[in-house]
Amino acid sequence: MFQKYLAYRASAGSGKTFALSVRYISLLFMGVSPTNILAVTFTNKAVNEMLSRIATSLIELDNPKNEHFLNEISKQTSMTTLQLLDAREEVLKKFLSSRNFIATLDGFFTSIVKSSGVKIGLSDNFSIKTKDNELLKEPFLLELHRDNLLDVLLELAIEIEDKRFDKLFNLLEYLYRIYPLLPKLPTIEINISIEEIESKREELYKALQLAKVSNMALRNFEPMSVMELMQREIFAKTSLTENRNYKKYVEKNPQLDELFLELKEMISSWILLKESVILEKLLDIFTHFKNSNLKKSKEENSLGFDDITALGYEIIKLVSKEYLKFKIDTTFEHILIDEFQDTATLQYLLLQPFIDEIFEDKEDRFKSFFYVGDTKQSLYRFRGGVEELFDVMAKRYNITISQMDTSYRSSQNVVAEVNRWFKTSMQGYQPQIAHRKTLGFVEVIETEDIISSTVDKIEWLIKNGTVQNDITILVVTNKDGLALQDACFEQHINAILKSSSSIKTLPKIASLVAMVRYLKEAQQIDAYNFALSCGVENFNIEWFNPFMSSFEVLHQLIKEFNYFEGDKNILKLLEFSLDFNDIDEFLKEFETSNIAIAQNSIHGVNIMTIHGSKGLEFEHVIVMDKLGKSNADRSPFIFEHDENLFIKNIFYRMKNRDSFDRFYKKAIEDKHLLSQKDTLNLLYVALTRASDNMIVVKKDEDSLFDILGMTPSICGELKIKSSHQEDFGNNEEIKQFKFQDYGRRKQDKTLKKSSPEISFGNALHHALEMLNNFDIKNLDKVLTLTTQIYQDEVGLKDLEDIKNRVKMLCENELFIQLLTDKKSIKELPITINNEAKQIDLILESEDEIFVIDYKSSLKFQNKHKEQVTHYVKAIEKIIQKPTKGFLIYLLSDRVEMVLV
DNA sequence: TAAGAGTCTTTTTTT
DNA sequence: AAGACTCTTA
Repeated sequence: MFQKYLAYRASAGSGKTFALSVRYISLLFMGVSPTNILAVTFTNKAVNEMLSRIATSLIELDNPKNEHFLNEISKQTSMTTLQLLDAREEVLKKFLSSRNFIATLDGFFTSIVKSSGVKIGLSDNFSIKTKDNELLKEPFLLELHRDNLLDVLLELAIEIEDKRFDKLFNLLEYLYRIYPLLPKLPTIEINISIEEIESKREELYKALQLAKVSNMALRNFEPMSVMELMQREIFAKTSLTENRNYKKYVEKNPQLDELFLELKEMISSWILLKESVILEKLLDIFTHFKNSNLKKSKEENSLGFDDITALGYEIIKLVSKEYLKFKIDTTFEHILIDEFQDTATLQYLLLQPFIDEIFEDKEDRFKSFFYVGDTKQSLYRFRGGVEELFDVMAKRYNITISQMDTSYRSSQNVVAEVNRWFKTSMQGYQPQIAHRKTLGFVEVIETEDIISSTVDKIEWLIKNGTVQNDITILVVTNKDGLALQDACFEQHINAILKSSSSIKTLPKIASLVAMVRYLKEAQQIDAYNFALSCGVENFNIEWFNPFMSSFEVLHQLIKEFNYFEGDKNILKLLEFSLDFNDIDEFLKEFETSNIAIAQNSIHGVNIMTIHGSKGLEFEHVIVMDKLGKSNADRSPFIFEHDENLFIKNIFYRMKNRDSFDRFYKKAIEDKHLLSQKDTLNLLYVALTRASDNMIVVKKDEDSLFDILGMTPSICGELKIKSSHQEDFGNNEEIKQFKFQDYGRRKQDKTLKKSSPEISFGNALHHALEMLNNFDIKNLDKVLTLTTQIYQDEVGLKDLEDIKNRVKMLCENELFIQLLTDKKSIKELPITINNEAKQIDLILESEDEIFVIDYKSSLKFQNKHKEQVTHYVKAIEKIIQKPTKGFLIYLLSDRVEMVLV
């Protein structure tokens, strides 16, 4: 029995992804085409997981370990397991050959922007990049200048009493993220001048002087700007008598308090006036900000994440639903949303028309809607995620939310401890029920030095027989992870840091690039000083000249600094520098680059941030307290939302404004409560990752875990499953399929100017990939496309050569024979031994499979054979059909096919 | 001398 | 913004 409208509020490890996959596959079995199902989630990781889960589950549906899965689908579809197994082949085929809409929210919105056909001035192969704000400033100023609006900017700068353009720019950026949600600004009628405040202040000052108050008491009301004046702590008081420095004088002379309260009232008005002026002026120039943003995007043919959402929203408002449906060439009759608690209001609004369509249900077609999430695991408020949407959605569409509170992940003790900690500290916490019989082990230790205690605990786990790769240490920040990794290395423990930060954050890299900049900008003294501060003494820079390539300069610097050249991150920097000859270009591109930190090995304990661990589980988990302080929230606006989560009220943040404005104070307090909720959510995610054993390393003071009332404890006994053998990564590990995002393949933006042979090979592969059914009628069209992409790298003569080789293949009798009666899959991405590979062509018939790899030269034949053998083994294991491998050599004069 | 008042310092998460 | 630290006053 299939429930059409369903929502799950699912606790950690309760089988959210399972439920989602079951639902998706059930729909497939019920005859729904993948094209009509929209399945969105939050991270790329989750998308890949879903895709691979669906594919492998379908492939291995008859495997006894999928029995539960099969039964569940049987329940949903009201089909018997036999019927399901019979239909399996057909369903899998349809799934693999259709366009699917399993995507991240951002990915889905990107495709809307791309396919909407609304002319935004970008070609549709635009890239998505984190924007460099520095580069946005100039176009914005030019835009303002063109319309003679620079004086508004000046007025604003005066109004916010900060002459830095950055501050102002930041306000606009902030508005950009939420502007569609803004209310119409109320007009206020307040009349107050600085002079009035000034004279009232003077009056109070003189009166206090006469009353002979202390110097410190007098100093609060000395001549100063209103902005400075409002920041005096004294205004937090509702009467001067609440401050002992004034108390006895005010009691003698109550007029002092009257003056104080009048002054406070005047400042309150002044704040409201200032706020309204600032917001009004900001909105005056906001359109120009938006336009300059778009202009810059056009120039670079790339959009930022904020641009995607903003443009998506405008497009959806602009075009009709019918038109959009026509453009994306499908109707979504079924929608599944994962991790809904992290959805931002704007994203929700973008989805709304699609969801509305399902509930309209005019033709009484089979339509369904499903969403899951866990408000306890909402971590992305800082990025606009609003967990409250979970209930808003249920209310709007009248969906009953079901709870899923059984943990299929964690051992008894882990579940029990988590329940104990959160029952009292999290509002409305539903205790989880442990499904597994394993007892498990939970320990909380308190320590002054969390790093060395964590390392001790890692050593202890290893000594007790734990496989290193099964240990994961969760940290709060990427920086904490780096520090822990260093400490592990010192104790000769191999640690794999899964960092989301760029190599920019590494001191060695940062120092190298800083030095390049000093040298290029001819700041020799700074260069010398900087080298000294890096601990480099005999430093020689006479070799430098500004016409050297960035690679040469870096290479020389690495020698001078005595940095190890085998450092993978330094290699990455060198590799990056190869793309630019000009030093300035290198420096500029490095600013906006986002080069991931290299993973030093595949063997060792894992370190990752709590955010990065979301949705994952690990056998043994150590949760490490945060090293430094938590960051304060510094957003320039505070919002109040209405019940539909539109913005009801907007406050401009001013230091100490809460002393004057109780509405503002309330808003700040609410915000504070929310951020406490966020901390709890973060801890909940961290403490629910372990399947078996968990150790919490807690600071003895100012700990993140304090809000849980956590104290040192031991629960259960550490038992390591003996069946595990230490594996050194030699074992061939085959991961499941990884499918591509739907739609156009992402262009590799780091496309390098590679050697002519490689370019030739790439162009040849590209032509073969594009060629539908190996039909040479289309060859010319395909080649035109190939020419466009590879025009800089492959000459005309080569293209003629490629055409010839492809033609020979298509006419090759053996090849034609091979193709007949087989289903083909091109360019299938697959992960073997943690490396991403692509299989050129897979041919599948009833009872066997051929894996085919194209080569353009007979060089390295042995290596080719070895590679294809790996592919064959992998595919055989996944699809469980006899598999053979072919190497097809597309030579200039003939085609050679080699059976591996 | 205790405590209030003021100043200084430090401070993430990622599509 | 919050905590550590320092100065000032009743």
